[in-house]
Amino acid sequence: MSTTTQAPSCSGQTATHGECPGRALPLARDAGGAVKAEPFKVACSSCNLRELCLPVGLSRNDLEQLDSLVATRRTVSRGDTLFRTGDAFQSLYAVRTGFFKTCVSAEDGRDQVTGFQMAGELLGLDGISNDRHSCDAVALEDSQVCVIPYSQLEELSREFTDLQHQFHKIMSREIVRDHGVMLLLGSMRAEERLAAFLLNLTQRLQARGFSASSLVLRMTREEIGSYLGLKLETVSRTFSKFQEEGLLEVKQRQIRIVDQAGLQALVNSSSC
Amino acid sequence: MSTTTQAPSCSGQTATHGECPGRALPLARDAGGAVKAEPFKVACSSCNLRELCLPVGLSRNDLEQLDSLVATRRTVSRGDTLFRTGDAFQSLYAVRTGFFKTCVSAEDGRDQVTGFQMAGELLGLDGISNDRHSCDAVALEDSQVCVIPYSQLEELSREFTDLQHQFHKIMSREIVRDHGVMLLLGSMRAEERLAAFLLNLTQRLQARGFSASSLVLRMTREEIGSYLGLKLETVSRTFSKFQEEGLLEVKQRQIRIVDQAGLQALVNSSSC
DNA sequence: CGCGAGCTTGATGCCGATCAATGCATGTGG
DNA sequence: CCACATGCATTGATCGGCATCAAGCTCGCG
Repeated sequence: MSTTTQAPSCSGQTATHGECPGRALPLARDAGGAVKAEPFKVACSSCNLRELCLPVGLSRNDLEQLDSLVATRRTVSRGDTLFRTGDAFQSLYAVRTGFFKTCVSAEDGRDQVTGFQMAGELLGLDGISNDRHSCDAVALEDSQVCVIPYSQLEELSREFTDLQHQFHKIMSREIVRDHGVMLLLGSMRAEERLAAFLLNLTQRLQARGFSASSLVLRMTREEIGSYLGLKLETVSRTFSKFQEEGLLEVKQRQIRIVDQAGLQALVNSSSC
Repeated sequence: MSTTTQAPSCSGQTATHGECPGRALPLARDAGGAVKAEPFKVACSSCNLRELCLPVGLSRNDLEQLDSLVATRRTVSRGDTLFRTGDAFQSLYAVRTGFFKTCVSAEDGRDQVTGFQMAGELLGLDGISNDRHSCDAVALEDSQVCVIPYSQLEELSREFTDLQHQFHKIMSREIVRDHGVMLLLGSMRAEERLAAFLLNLTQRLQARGFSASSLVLRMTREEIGSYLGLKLETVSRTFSKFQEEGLLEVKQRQIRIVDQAGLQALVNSSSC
């Protein structure tokens, strides 16, 4: 299960994100080829995600400092939480393999998915404000994260300006992303929301070496709906509609994008 | 016009935020009493907003360092922009007096208000991610901001861990706030949205020494609607409904909260 | 094989959008 | 000072998109 970026080769697995990753980022294989349990500590400096993750743009020297910071890993199986609302905040987490959702919940039990995170993306930034987490992070497939002790990150980023700057950029990017979601939730119609969602997802997958046109959703219709402010039936219907219109091929969670430009047009056209 | 926190006394102005500020934060009056043009540079260390703004929790010594950082002010008259999408990012801005909105816009011209900022709140965090601003910041009344050159802030926060920590908290708080807005946009109905909005607004005003129960809206129905994902007519109708139900008194932009608990109940009750 | 979680599809109804007219406050120029 | 314009708010009538309720369907799994 749950191979995302560490697939040793395209060994015929069925449940991966559509296709075989194989691009820009060479898959730094751990010495020895024993892959499943990740027996060796993989340093940031040799991690195949370094171009997508916290280390972006760091010098060789800075990178080695980071290695000492990111010492431990944590495995989270599908359905388990990495942290939940109210937990004491200690660390940030970088997704190494797998897929997560974050969600906040109101007093009355309603909850809202605030994001989906894949390899190279950071989890836990919400915790800094109060020293407690303010959302739940749930693994949607068996996953592994790198643990980044926050106090050490602060310390290290006082020494290395590039790291400091990169960290600030990541936080800022999250804010900008959130604003985009607000725009989506506040002023788009169902079709536009789903189209925007799919395009965003494939774009991020593509940056990780996956196909731009075919993907496997890791989340349910209900989770998509929660993220997009729609009910699961509406999500389902919209998928069907897109299929009828020749924009997608949908087979449960397997999606193939047939007409990317068509989707893009949906997002850009002011609702008529 | 446009006095918010610097009102020298409750001198009978009509258009202020409801009432006379007078609480915890003593209004550090500039020596000499000449108030309107803010002739003297007001240092962070003696600013009446220091408990709400960037300097929260800093030591006396750190504060004095900040003073050197925040050297300039900028006045923005009502309707003008402090920055707009695409502008090069140089500085953050702390609202000193006045009131702002931020909004993002899609290609097709739709736009979405992403927040309203009042005294002590920071503007411009979105710009860090790309070295360009990704939203517009518009003054809703004549305002004044403190300019915080970003590169100097980074520099200073390498030296002063409290400042670093506080800055990170502010960014994180913005992320948490955004998640709250997503929850609102994704799963609340019109009445709940407006109730939540009003409660949030009064809470922030109260923290600044204003009345908890009476306020003057600085934004139009349309801007409220954009923020809440509603049309202006719906906002207006909902105000009227609240008035009929005895929750509010509404007179154009003058709002008096009659039954705060009633509003709170609306927000918490799962939509029935 | 049969169970159950998740997905699809249909029928119906409601909340909020849209269209349209009126009201109210502020400001401007004659 | 009044007449009028302008921007914003209110209110009504109608419409449509999405939620809701309710069956079936699919597929993976014990």
